[in-house]
Amino acid sequence: MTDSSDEPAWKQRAVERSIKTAKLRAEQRVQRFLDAAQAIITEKGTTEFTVQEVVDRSRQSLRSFYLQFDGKHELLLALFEDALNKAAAQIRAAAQAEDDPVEQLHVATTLLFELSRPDPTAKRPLFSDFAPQLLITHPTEVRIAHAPLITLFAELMADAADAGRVKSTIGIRRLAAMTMQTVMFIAQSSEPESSDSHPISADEVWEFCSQGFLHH
Amino acid sequence: MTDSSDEPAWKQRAVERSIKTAKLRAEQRVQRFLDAAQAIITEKGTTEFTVQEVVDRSRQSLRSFYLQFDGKHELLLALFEDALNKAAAQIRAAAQAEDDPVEQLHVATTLLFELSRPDPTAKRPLFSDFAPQLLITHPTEVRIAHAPLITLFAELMADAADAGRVKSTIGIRRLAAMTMQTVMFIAQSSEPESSDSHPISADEVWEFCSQGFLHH
DNA sequence: TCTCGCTGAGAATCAGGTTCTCGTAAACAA
DNA sequence: TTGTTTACGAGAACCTGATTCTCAGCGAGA
Repeated sequence: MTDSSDEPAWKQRAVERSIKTAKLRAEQRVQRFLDAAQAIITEKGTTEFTVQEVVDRSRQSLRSFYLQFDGKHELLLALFEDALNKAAAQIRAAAQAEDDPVEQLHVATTLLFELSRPDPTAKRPLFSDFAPQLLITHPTEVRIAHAPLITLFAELMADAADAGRVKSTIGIRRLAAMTMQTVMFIAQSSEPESSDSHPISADEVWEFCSQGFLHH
Repeated sequence: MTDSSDEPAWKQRAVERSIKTAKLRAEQRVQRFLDAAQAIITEKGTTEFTVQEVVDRSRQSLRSFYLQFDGKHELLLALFEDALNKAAAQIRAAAQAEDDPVEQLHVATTLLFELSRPDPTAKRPLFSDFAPQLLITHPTEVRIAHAPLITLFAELMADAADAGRVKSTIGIRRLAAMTMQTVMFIAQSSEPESSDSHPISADEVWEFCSQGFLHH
């Protein structure tokens, strides 16, 4: 009853093949936009580039851009998601070098903090100021992008919980979410200066998240 | 040697008087802008108004606006600061109704959480989505705006510390800063939905901040 | 009354995102 | 190979919203 059953097989295959190559090219073009944008962000240390810059750099056209993306926000979202995925992978790898579950959490927290800082001398991809605007314009998508990191932390916490090292009054996943957000947001808003007071360190955040501030 | 000593006293006084009235009128005009903006924000439940709207509503002119403010960001900053001051006052009042220092912190944390949520049915001034953009464009000013709240929390924590209820491995003020940011940011990004999983509650945040997630 | 500084009204400018038109090149069918 | 379809680049055009500029009126003091 479907369309496909009404068509001869060869035609289906032909269409499929052509679609496949088309998809391939499309993906390549998308990737060129992503690479260009990433390069610009790394250079300028900010997500405040213009779409035009990305288009020029990738040697493509505005038209192409808007065929591939629904708008600038989708590009940012894609970069954001990608950056968070890479960060999650990196953090997971670093954590696995440890034996003690709590130490794994410690390492993960510290590393996430470092990765979230605003440009420690233009390090890695500098995964953006995690685009605060997206938080209000596309909260759902941002939550989705956060998922892999939250899952990672939830896994680590589950391990620690199995070892009896974690309170579980609150669900593991919520603890993970709060921890992750706390680390990222505090890192984000910690000033990079060196003269006077503030610069909160990774270890301070770790102590805060893991121990809280009350005696017991 | 100063200019003023070269001028006759009456002239100084005259100038001063005229300046005083001018300043007065200026302040009134500023206030009209602020009120108009606040009204619009409360109505629309977002900070995404246009300068033109504010101007129209306040029955003044664009020119006036840009004479009073360096730009839209200054208006937002002013509203933001104002909202945080009011919130701090409200929280302080609520906390003082409690005796136990820890309970004061609990109340303060919970209330701050509620006040920071994205529009629980268009409550009070709805002190904005705390303008995430300002965080990247004017981080210094945002820090300044945060000061009163941080100070409040630092005071409460100092009381609790005097009562021997707070760990002090980390400085009180930093603890206060981390707590405040954690509460505000988590409140901000907690979805208002009711169907499935997430909605983190004020008490969960309190438990997280006060107790951390590790056993002891 | 005359003049000056302040103001409102609103046009002009500018920036950036988004859309549209056109001409050409690549891809594929016959 | 050749005609046809589709995709794509170049860049103009359009829109929204912030910011600046011009001009005219008006109220207070000389």
